[in-house]
Amino acid sequence: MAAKDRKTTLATHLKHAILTTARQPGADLDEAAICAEFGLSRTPVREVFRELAGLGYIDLRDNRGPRVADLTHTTLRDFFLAAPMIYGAILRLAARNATDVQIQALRGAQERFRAALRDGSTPDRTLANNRFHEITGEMAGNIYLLPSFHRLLIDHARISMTFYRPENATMADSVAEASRQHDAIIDAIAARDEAQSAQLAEDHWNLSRHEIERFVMPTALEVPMGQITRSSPA
Amino acid sequence: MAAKDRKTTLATHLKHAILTTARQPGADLDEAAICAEFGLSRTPVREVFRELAGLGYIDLRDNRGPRVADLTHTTLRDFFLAAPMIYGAILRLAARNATDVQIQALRGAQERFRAALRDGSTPDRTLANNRFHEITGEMAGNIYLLPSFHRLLIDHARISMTFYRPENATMADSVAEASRQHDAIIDAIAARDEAQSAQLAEDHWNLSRHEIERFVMPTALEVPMGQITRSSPA
DNA sequence: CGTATACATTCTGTATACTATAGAAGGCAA
DNA sequence: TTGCCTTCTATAGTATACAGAATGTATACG
Repeated sequence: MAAKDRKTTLATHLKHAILTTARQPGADLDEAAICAEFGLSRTPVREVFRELAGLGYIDLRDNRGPRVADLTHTTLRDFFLAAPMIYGAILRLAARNATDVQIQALRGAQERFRAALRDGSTPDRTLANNRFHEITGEMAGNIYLLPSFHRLLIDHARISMTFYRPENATMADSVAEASRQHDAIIDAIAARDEAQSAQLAEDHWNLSRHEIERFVMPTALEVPMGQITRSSPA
Repeated sequence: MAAKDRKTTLATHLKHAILTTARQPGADLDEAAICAEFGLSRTPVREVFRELAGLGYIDLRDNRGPRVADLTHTTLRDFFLAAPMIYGAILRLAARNATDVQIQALRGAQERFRAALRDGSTPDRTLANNRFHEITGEMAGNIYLLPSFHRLLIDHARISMTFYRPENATMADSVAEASRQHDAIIDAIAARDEAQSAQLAEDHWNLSRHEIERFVMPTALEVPMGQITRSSPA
C-alpha cells in the first residue's frame, strides 16, 4: 500500500517541481537519485516518467535519461498561437457544462489563490493559479481539448513563475487584476453566460500575454554603456 | 536490439489494431497474451501500455487490466465540438509552415490513400487516410495543438471504419469526394494559401460529419412490422 | 433457498538481477 | 601531436521472481 502512495507522491512532486521551475526546463532527471529519495525501485519510477511524458511534463529519449520538457522561443511562439483559441473554447464550454459542485470547487480554488497572493510564495501563487484553471478544464470536460489545454497550462505556469514575483508596482497591479478576472469568470460560469465567459477568457489571456511579452522582451536596463555587468535574464 | 524492435512492433500493432477497430473500443488487453505473442516480458509491455495511454489509445485503471479507449455517445459529442476548430487551426498552420519535404510526404500519403481506395481493404483505407492527416499535423508543428489533434484522429479513424466500407453508391461518392478534397488540400498548402486551407478543412469536416451522422443515426430499415429479424448495427 | 463470508485463484504491482548499449578515456598509429 | 579505434564503465532496458490486491466460487448458516 505504502508503495503506491510513494508513487503518487513522486508524480505530484515532479509535477509541482516542474510547474514551479524548481526543476528547470531541460534539466536531467536522475533515475537512481529519485529511486533513493522516494524509496521506490526503478520499475515504478520509470512508469511515472512515462506517465508524465504522456502529459507533457518531461521528454524521454532512447538510452538517455529523461529531461524536463523544454521551453524555448519556438515553443513560446506555438504557445501564443494556440492559447487564445483553446482557452476561449475551454471557458465557453465550462460555462455550458459546469456542475454546481465544480463551481464550488472553483470558488475554493480562487479563495486559495487570493490567499497565496496575500501571504504565499511565488510557487504557491503559480500552483494556486494553475489549479484554478485546471478546474475550468474539468468543467469543460471535453476529452479532446483537455490534453492541449493541460500542456498550455504547464508552460503557462512555468512562464508565470517570472511574473508572480511581484517585484514592482506594475506586476502587482497585473496580478490583482488577474484575481478580479478570476472572480468575473466564476460569475460568468455560474450564470451560464457562454459569451461573457469566452470574452473573459480573451481578456484574461490578453493580460497574461502582456506579462509574457515583458518576460520575453524585458525593458532594457537603463544603465550607461560600460557599466553593465550582467545581461537581463533570457 | 531485437527486443527494442519487438517493442516498437507491439506499439505500432496496437495502434493499428485500435485505429482499425480490430481491437474494439472498451476491449480488455490481456497482458500475458501480448507478452507471449510478441516475445516480450511484462515490463516493456507495460511501458508500451503507459505510452499508448498517454497518447489516448488505451485507458489504464488501477489494479485492473488496460482497455482500449472507449467511444461512446458522450465522447462523440465532444468530438463534434472540438474537431472543426482543431482541424481548421491545423490546416491553417500547415499552409503556413509546411516544408517542401513535408509536402512531398503528403503527396505520397495521398497516393497511397488513392491506391487503398482502388484496391485496399477497409482498414487499409482508414490507415492511409489517418496517415494523410497525421502529416498535416506534422506540418502545423504546434506542440500544443498536436495532442488534441492526435486524439481526434484516433477516434475519427475508428468511426471511419464504418464508412470506408463502400457498401453503396452514396458512400462511394463521399469517399471519392474526400479524395478530391485531399488533392485540393495539398494544392492549398503548397500555394501557402492559409484561408483556402482553412476553408478546405471546414469542407472536409462537413463531408465527414455527414458520414458520422449517418453512422450515429442510420436510416431505418424499410421493412413492414413483424418481419424484422435483426436491428441495424448500433 | 437465498445470502453472506471465507478461501482460493488469478492478475496487477514492485523489486531485483541481468543484459545491452552509448559515451568516455586511453592507447596506438600515422 | 593529433586522429581514430578499441576498450571500459556507467546507465538504460529487459526479464523474472515475489508480494499484494481483487474477484469469483463454494460452503455454511439463516
